[in-house]
Amino acid sequence: MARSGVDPYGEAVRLLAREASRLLEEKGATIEEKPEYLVSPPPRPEYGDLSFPAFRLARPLGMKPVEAAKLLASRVSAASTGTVVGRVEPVGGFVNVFLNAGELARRVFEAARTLGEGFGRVPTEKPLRIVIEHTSANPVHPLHIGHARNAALGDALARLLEARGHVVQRRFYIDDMGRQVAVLAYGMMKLSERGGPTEPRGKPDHWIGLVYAVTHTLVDIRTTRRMLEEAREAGDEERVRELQEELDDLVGAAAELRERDSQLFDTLADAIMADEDPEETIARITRAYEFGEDWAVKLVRGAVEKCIEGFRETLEGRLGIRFDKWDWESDLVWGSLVGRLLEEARKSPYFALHKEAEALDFKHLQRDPEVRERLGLPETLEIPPLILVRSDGTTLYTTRDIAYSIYKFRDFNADRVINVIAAEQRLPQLQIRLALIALGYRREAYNMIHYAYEMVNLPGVKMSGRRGRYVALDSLIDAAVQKAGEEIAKRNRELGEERTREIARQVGVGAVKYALLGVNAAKPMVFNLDDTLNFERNTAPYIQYAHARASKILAKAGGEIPWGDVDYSAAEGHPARRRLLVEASRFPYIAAKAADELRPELVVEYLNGLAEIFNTWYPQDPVLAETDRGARAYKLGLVYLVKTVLRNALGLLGIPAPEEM
RNA sequence: GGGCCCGUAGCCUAGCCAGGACAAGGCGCCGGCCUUCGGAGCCGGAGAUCCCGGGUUCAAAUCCCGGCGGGCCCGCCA
Repeated sequence: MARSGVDPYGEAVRLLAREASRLLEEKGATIEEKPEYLVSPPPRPEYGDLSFPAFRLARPLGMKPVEAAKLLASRVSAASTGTVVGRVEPVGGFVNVFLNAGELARRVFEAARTLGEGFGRVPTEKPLRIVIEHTSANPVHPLHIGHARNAALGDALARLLEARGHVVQRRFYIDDMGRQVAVLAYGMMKLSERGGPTEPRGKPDHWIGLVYAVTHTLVDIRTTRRMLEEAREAGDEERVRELQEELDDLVGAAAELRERDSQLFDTLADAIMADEDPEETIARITRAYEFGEDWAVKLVRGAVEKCIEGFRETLEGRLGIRFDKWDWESDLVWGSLVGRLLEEARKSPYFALHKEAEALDFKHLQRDPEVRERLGLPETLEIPPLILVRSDGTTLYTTRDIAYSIYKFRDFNADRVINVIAAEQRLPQLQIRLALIALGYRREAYNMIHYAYEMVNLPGVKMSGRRGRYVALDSLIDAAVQKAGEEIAKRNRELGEERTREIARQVGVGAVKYALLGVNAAKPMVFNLDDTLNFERNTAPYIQYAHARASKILAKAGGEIPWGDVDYSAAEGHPARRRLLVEASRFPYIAAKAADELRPELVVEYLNGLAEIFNTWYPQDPVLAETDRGARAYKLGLVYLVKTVLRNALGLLGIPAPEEM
């Protein structure tokens, strides 16, 4: 049971659910749903603050719906002494509950006053150790808006779970062994051979992104040219036309890239065009790095570190998203982890050769009913075998990720691991969990969650990291912060330049995060900067603005809230005032639910509603002009409550709440 | 070919898992409020075959079956 007093609203919900359960229990009856799920705020105010559809109990209890409602209502009423539950009414098949606003206010004010920043934290009955791996972008180009969705989600989940009392560790996986990194390293190698620049100009990840795109495009041009010649010799007209088209595209992309830095481009072009076989050199880098050869380690780490430095600037410096651990994929390989994993795999009954490569075959495992249920496998899905080792002896990303999955559990002694990873990686993520089961890591497999999110698109932008066609997250943040600064300057000239700049940062960054968190992760989204920066409703600035206004009212009232003067009878009577209280008091319940269901968007939806109700209320029921001493104190308490909730809820999303803006 | 996800007013989003009372909020549009605690605001209005068709149920946006449309995935890439 949650500590009493931290969530009075939730206690009312649970009281209603508990009485329903008891009623069923006494009759030896059951229903499928958890009764708590059936409690909901009714659609209209005359139906009260909470309702329960007693229809559901009628059949199991062998009664008519109306009778069941009457019976439950009388039970709830009898159990309500000393709680926030007030009037209880059976209406049709529903039981409607009106909260006792005065009592609710007394308890919620008390909680907000004593808990402060901790208001809204409802400790879970079962605290877990949870690892959240998120963002983990390829270290070859700057972060873009899709990574921002990943980062915003991962960070919000971490904050939500921490608020629920779990122990959370945030990790970033540096994938430095992929082909893309080898391509980048190849470019860096050529630059250094030719005496070109090897240190970033400007922000390091942006510069790295350019080197990568130039290198990749030039290598592709070489490869395509060679294939074109071969096709010509073979007289394959169709193929020639296809490749010619591809080559034209590549040359176009190259021209765009050259405009960004002609010296860099020309240096790389000369070097790569002179190289006998770039692909072979890239493969050599991959092998040498995997086997930890000195020259390759220096080369690759040097390049990747630069990119990571840029990531940190954006994530930690600008977005306030911090990590506890930065894990290098290569460390897993150079240490014994991946090697040991492969040994285990070779001993596994699921080990098989697939196209002559070492692999795990899931044909039999995927039919296991328990496995199917726990992993949610569709019946007719054939899961392809997972190849573990390339024929040249190097490992594959998925293989290393299996080792990493085990490592994440071990290193933190974790009960659960949540991976925030793009939805397009569903199959490999599933294969990893199957592999864990195949190798005897059943507990890990069942407690590893792929938190999938869909792509983010920018209107009219087609992105490609390999071609250097992307909008960097940094420039979106810049635009958001700049627009925020303009808006603030327009409306509040008393802040001063430095304070304006700081608040603009909080507002601009908040707007971007809020927009990314407001949409369910399973939905592909279009990120429209104009909408985000519109700063009207359903945006962070709208919420932050409500918070600033609440802060200002309290500041004008001067000093401490006279809690001792509060007249709780002022809670009833004024409909908007009452509604605001009830809505604000729902926060701890919402925060707990959002954490348990891993759904930050619930907090966003809630904030939209609360800010709106606050803005509706305060012009029609002025606080400072209130002459009755007890009522004035009550209203100040209410403003304090709302301010606390707005600030803490934004905090769960990693969004700051400025006192003024 | 198979699998996963999405489909709610002109546009964006919530509600769907756990079925209930006239389907909620925003943008945009139309009309009011230059209201004393901050107009990034407030009030009012128009606007919805909840993709389609069956089924289950006292009750379906929600569950089941069959379609349609869109996205993604089925590499010795990551």
